Amino acid sequence: MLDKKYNALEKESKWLNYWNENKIYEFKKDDRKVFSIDTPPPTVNGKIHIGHIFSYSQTEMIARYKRLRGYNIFYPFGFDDNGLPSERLVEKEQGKKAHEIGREAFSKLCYQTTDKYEEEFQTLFSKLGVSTDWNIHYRTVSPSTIKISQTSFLDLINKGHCYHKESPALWCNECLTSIAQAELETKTIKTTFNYINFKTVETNEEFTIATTRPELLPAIVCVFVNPNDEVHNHLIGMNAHIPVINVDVPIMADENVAIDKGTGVVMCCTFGDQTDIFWWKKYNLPLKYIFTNDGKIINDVPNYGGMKIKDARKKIIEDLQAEGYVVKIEELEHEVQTHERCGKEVEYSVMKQWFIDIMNHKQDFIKIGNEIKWYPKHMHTRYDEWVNNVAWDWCISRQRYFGVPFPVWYCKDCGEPIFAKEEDLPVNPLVDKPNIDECPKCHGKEFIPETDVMDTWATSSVTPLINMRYKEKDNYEDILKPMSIRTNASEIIRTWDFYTIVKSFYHFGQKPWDNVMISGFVMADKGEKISKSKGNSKFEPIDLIEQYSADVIRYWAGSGRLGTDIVFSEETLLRGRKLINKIWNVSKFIEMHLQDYEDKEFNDYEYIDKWILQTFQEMEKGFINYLEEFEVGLALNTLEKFFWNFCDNYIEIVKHRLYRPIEFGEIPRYSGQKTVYTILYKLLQDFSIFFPFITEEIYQELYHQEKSIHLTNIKTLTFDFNKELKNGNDIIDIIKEARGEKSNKNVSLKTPIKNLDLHLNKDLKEGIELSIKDFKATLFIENLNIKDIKEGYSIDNIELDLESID
RNA sequence: AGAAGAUUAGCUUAAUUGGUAGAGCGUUUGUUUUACACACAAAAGGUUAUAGGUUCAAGUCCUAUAUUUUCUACCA
Repeated sequence: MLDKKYNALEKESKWLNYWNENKIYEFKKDDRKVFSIDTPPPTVNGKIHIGHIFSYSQTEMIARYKRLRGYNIFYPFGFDDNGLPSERLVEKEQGKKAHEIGREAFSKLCYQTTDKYEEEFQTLFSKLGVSTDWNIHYRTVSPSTIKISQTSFLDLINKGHCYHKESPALWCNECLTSIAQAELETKTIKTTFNYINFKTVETNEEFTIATTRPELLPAIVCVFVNPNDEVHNHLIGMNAHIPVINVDVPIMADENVAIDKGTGVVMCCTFGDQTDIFWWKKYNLPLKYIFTNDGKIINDVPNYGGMKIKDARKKIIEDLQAEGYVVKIEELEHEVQTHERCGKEVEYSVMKQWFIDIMNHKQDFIKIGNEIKWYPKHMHTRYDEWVNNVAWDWCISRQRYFGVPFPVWYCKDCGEPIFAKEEDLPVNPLVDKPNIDECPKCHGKEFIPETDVMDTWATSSVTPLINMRYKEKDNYEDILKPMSIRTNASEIIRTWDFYTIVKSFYHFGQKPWDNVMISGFVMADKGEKISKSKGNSKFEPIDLIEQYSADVIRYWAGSGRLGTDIVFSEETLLRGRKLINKIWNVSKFIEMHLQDYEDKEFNDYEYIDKWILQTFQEMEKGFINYLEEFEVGLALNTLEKFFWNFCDNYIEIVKHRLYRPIEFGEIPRYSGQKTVYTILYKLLQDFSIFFPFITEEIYQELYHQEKSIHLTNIKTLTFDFNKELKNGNDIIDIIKEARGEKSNKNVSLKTPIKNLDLHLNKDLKEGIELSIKDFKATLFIENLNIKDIKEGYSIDNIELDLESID
């Protein structure tokens, strides 16, 4: 028998153990169709917040739904533990920079730290009821992952999509590494717009340039003016004298100069921003790079060499002011590109870096995007927009320690890159030696290892390859090409989704998945997205699970429309708690009345039973339609609505028949038993997608045909009662109205109705006559008079037996 | 500055694609009815952000505007 009260904490840990011991979620190849899920490996940088709970739960519900629909579920969980995020976590915890700790010791600390957090993560996700098979989980630092990343790299090298080149790259002088465009985050900062006077060398004519970055004055290589700018175009062809720096540079024409921006005259440096780089390439301008990689002015620059960028900015403004070159200084708020991992403004640097070709295949990436179904649809637009806007090839090398090493050495003599052989992977060039005796180009015999590591996205973009154990023995390439679905939040469409598509296109020439499902964000109280870096989440997932239970947290996570941001609210949790409590209580009620029940063929259903069976059947159709579109929230909503109708209306009617077989007859009672037995079973199945714990507890107590409710199959009902049931809902409405009458008179709902006069149309009259016993019992009617009416119904007279109250 | 989404009761939201705007919380009132007071029944609360338009019919489609979120661009 079910307990009087449901103890969620105790039951949830009981079923967790049971599922583990009985390998309920184990993946094994068999003859069923596979539904495979490429779920994001969370970055191991500290904390899981409720935003994660939200989006991972929605994915998890899809897994459960598909499992109940007979699919063999391939649902591995991963952890993204390599790369910069982990390094920053360790640096933060140690209070020291990586280079201060040293490469080897630092990597060791990274492993220790990520191990610790991954255990916490795994516990948390398990407690949430995530139905993953932990035996197929992966880590992005594991040797097998490193091997696949390196294999992927070599494959791209062989196919000519990856190259090593000295080229300007985005540089973070906080993290001391190059980064990719996708890792940029725009931030608004306050700065000053400085109007500085220049003079032409030829005519000594003054003109003004406005800049936010006067420290770049020593890096100016030329000045640009728009040829259509009538105020300034006469300067073209002359030379400009840079104040304070005392260097002359040419004044050139380019139509990219916006006449109305600043003063309409632009100084061009290598490298101040992307336009500068564009001009540098277009006009083959000289390279004048004045920053060191750790954010200082190089020593060669007179007066400012060795200063930090921001100090140099101050100093140079002071010097300009002292000599009277500053016309005015305006306060300015503008958007700058920062590195998303540390929030510091990015610079540009020129070093040899590894790049993956993006720019030559944009159209292919758009095409693949079109072949994938995006849920919700408008997320496809975001993808397209990103691909169309990408301006750089993907720089995948990072001047860091804790990542996948490049399987590359360089010939000491000629610099030729030597690649590892595929069969030797994984390799660490710092430890391993290349598998050749001499450089094929110059016959040099000494090799220098590549010290850079790969961008973390270079690894996470191969999660489909990791999942399919690309090129390994016993791999899953046959069933996972493509995978069924990728799920993630919208912020990583430009990174994870995009890069995965890039890699899948280069490796296989095809889409990595059939579907992409994008969840919304969880917002903190008003309007602000919850994020790890902002630390604006008040609630700890683990506390919430302990306080409310995993099922209740999942109720919250499963509400809301796909792709739509939601605000975290404890009210929703309370609503979920009530729903779960109700499921428990109605199950207890049904269990009570099924003590003598035996399931057998039966067709002689009572009218009201037919009504609820038919209503359920139609609800479930809509429910399934929503889930096929991955709209878990709308599906849950549909189900919940039916469920309350079932409890408050149907159960209230049928309970009289269940309690009093002598009065109502054994067959009508059996009809009720069979109905509640059938519907509760199906309700439990449908609810198990959202509430895996409580539904398992009830299922095991009442049904237990299979090892677990999560191994059953949803079979839709195929009743056809619609012809007989013309007015089922109207009968409910009449009951509600009559109850309302009692409520308005402030009497108990059990108060007998002495006389009830009803006007009913033909169909409704037929319906009530077919359910006359149920109808009268539900409302405690003593005398019922039915009169005909053409359309609809009306309650003409309701006479309560008020004396019987006391 | 561009793109996409959102705006429905005090709060959180639904409306299966153009057909009577429904819930929950909160408020108020009543009922302790053999599953459940974490319940049941009921009441109040809406010009669906604003202004136009299309249509027999608009929360839903179109055009503006406002507010808001996300993404992208803008560093001269």
